[in-house]
Amino acid sequence: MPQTIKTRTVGRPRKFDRDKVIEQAMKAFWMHGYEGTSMRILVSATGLEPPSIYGAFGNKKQFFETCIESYAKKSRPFHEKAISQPDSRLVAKCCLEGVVEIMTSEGYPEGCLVILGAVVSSPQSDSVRHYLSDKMSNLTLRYVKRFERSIEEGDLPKNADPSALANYLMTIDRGLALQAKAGHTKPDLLKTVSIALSNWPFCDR
Amino acid sequence: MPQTIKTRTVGRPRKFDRDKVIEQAMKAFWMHGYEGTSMRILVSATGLEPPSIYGAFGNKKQFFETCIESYAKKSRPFHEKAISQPDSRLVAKCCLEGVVEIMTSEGYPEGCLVILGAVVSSPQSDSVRHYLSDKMSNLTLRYVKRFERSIEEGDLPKNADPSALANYLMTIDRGLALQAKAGHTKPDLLKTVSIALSNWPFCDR
DNA sequence: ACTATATTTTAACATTCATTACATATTATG
DNA sequence: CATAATATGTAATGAATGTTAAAATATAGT
Repeated sequence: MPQTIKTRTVGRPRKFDRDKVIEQAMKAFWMHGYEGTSMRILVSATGLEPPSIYGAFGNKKQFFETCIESYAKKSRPFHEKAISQPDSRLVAKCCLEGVVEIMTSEGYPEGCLVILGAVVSSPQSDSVRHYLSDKMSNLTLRYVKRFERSIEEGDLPKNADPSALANYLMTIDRGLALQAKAGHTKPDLLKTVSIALSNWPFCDR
Repeated sequence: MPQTIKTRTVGRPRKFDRDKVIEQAMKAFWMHGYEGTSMRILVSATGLEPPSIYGAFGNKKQFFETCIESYAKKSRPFHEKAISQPDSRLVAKCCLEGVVEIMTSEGYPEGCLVILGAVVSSPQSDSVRHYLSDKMSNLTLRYVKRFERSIEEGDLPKNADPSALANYLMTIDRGLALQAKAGHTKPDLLKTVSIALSNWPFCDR
């Protein structure tokens, strides 16, 4: 049976706005990564006490995954828009400019929650790293398929390598996340994007 | 007075090989990052007890920095070689292929210790993150200067942007580190490098 | 008003963290 | 051989980690 949204009709009502709390926690994880974000940080970021967090979101790992989902909802439209572009060059351009937009958006931490969260970890949180790696793999696959379509439609040459192009895109994506985290500004990142896209798809000439 | 190498002539002699221990600890930090590497891990990686580590290397942070220096010594020749190439295209090619070599070298963890170590951190180890960020800034600057020379020498057009080119290079570098960490193979990474370098320096045509 | 249910608050839990006291062991030198 | 100096092994330190027990509190339905 699929998880139905439980309508609490009895018991003491929640004091806090669930979505607002998720937003606040997401920013904390975004800033410090999974392991770098202690419960203490989550408590001060949300204003909740630990039992409220555990009651509403399960443990730290589940809370993190909830935040990732919220983040995905935020970033999905950018990738949807990119993938729906009419040709591969615009797909790539729209993708990279979109991620720069997210990585430098006002009121949010720099970089990308999914990319940065997956980087470093003690052995006991390998599962979180893999969870995030899978997210990236899925995203990559979507671009692979999109570029395969481009070959069919003829806007990419027959000898183009969709997987290599998608990996290239993801490498830039990941690199931009680290550059943003290191303090590079939006104009800097866009300059890099522009360089990265020159001569796309690198097949002919 | 510069730190002279102290020749212990008295007291109980060390049981362990200092360089070998640094190498083992470096790998541990390389795998798990600074915070992800607990003293417990360092103890089991080196075979030493905590007091021996503290006696020989100071605290965890100082030990980490010692390992970074050792890593830099390992990676420096690659960048030296790259920067001494005769033209900017070969500089870029040699740089990226060099970092791929390090990031996928047999017997070592995937990715780059400096890049990956700097990503995520709880607030109390921000100093380590900045320490590593500075390392990257210095490296970037060396490539900026190299490309400025290229303009003088005429192998880059007058309108080329050395800083943008160096940032582009570092973005790829950082992206490759994450791709390697995520399990991408050396051939994959080299394919990305090849794409990234097509049409260098992106100025004319 | 009473019961059942759920949330909040306070405080504790066991575990792990980086770091160090202390006693013992091993060497060079007087 | 005695002493000074350094390293090692054992075990402990206080602080921080994620998590939860227990009691108090607030609502809905009877």
